[in-house]
Amino acid sequence: MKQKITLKKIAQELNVSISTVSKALKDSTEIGIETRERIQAFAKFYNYRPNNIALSLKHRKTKTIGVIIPEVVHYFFAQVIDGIEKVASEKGYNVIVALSNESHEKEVINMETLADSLIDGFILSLSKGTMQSQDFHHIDEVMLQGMPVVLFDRIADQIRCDKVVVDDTQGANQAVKHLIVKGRKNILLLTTQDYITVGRLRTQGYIKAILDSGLVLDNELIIKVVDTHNSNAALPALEAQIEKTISKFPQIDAIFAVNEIYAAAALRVLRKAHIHVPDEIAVVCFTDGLISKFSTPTLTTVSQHSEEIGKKAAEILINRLCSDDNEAPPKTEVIKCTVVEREST
Amino acid sequence: MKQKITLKKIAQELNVSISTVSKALKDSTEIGIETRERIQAFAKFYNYRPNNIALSLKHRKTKTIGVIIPEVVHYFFAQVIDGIEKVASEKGYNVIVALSNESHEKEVINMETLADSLIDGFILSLSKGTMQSQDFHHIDEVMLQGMPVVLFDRIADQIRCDKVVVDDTQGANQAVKHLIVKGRKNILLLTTQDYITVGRLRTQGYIKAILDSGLVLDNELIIKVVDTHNSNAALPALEAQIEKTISKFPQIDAIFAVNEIYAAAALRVLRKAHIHVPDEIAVVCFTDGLISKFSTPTLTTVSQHSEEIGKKAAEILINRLCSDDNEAPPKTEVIKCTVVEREST
DNA sequence: GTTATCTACGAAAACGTTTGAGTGTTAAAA
DNA sequence: TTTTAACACTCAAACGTTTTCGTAGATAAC
Repeated sequence: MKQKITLKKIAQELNVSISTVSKALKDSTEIGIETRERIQAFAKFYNYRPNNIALSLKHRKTKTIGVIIPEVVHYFFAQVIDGIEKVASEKGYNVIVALSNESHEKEVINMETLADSLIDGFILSLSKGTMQSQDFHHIDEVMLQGMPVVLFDRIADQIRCDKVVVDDTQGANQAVKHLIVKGRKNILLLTTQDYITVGRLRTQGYIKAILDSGLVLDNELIIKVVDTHNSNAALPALEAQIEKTISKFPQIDAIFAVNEIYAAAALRVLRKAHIHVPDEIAVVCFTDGLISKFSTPTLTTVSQHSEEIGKKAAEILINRLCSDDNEAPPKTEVIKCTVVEREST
Repeated sequence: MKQKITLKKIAQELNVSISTVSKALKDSTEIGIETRERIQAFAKFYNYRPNNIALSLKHRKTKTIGVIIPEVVHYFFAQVIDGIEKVASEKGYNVIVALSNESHEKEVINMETLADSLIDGFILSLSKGTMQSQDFHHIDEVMLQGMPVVLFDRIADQIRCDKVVVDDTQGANQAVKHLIVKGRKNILLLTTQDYITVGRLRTQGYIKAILDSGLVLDNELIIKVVDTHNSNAALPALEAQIEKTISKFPQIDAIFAVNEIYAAAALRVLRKAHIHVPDEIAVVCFTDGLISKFSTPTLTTVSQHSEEIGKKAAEILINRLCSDDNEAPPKTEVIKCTVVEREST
């Protein structure tokens, strides 16, 4: 096992001081050209690479950014990571990923661990646990220590930091309008409980689209899925509920789901009931992910440009990190959604 | 902005030496109980947390493991990360993720960067670029430096390190046998080019199952998809090819695809041709991912237990990291696949 | 009264790097 | 001849820890 070579070893070997080596490797004119070249050649030969940890300690920055997301097995978050990684690696930053698994406790622990000098700044999306508890101490804490934080997607207005958000309301609005333009008048909404910000906002977009178009808003056409932390149990329940609602209201001619899973559930129900999509009922959902692309029929979706979100978040964070002590006011970047039309409408 | 508190500051504040503070915080009996409690109280009050970078420098280990995967927007890899992160966080390790994007160059750069003292060990899955070039210098290099490496899924026999692999051949074999047991005799195979290890192995499993069951192996029933790096173009081409093959060989009564995407393509073709699944043609594919769970009909799949793979890889790596200088011979862990039966068979 | 043993703490090296200040030599300027 | 300046380096502190060794003072043993 070949030991890593350090400045000290080079110095010993070449009978010069450590500082000479350090400066020579930086091609400082302070060191004679002859010595400089001798040292550089030696270093190259032994493949010298500076110890990042020592550099981090010295410079008080690590050139890595911490990302905390609720889960990684999730098309949206995975895409965001992809975006973050792209610009981070471009700018010489590493990405360290921690998963909160939707738990407030794990989110806090993760933040504390990473904040212990492992990273220069955070990008995160709040866990459900944190959203419910509305406890943001851990975030204020790291910001107090001077670490920039960028929140994306699942945010909270109380936290004073940079944010990158999807315009959920506008996206949902567009999606529903898309249905209305196609002549649909009785649109079933499949959404989440209100404490989930994105669900709430998408619901608002739905309502706005309905009202703006002069249609009547029927609360019975809004299904708010109960979020059991056990998706195995939740899905059949949702399917049963959709089935019931559809048979009770045969006038339903479209469904808007706030995520792909709900849409997939709807698709199953419709298929079982031999209801043709899109002829009899059209379906649109949020999140332009895998399910939509490969379901039959393929689903018209609202794309949130997830990778874009990741890129923007990383850019904002890295900008803050570079322009040090810059106390610029936090800004919120809104990424517009677009409707991707497929077979289901 | 509240500055982080250090041992030195505590020492100054309390008029003791740095070493006294350090020992007191470790509750060493070397320090008088009174002083100890005074220091502990002070530290707690100012929320002292040791600087990880300094610790890393001191101990020559960072307690973080580097994961390099071809892509993260991918159910399999995302699940593996999930598994890795679970056991890592359990054992007090952080996970830093780098993406190779299937490029050999990026894989090399990532490894070099992370190897510069940022991590204690690697878990990685080879990029397509590396598989094609068969250039493993970068991996040998980090191993030479004494960093343990665990390879998973996309491995290479030439690399002498721990490995966690899926038993692709056995999985494919089981899947095809599952079809044969159901009475299918003419099974179309959708697979990749041979240089993709997993594709090759799954093809072998298919062939073995066919031959073992006394069926005839027909090379015309094997479609090897050309891997354009542009999936947009690849899919329609594949669909056309499937369509052609199916109409040319009407005796086909089942399809085995080596991944979900190919299976989804098959499903589309069958639906267009009004061929009922599974009555007329049954479909099975590798990878128990999202598409399979939410397609209509839902797909019978071969589950690779991806999370298990991640967990195992992390366990093996962390074990090596703990039992230092242990030059135990590398071992290869084989994770068996299981067939998950759904509507498509 | 001398020596040995505790107790309670401090000094300093070490991890690998950067960097400003200092130093000895030589050569040019005054 | 003396001063100054350039050159080519070296020293040492600093980043925040841990840890080994040392030691002053008190007590106990002989």
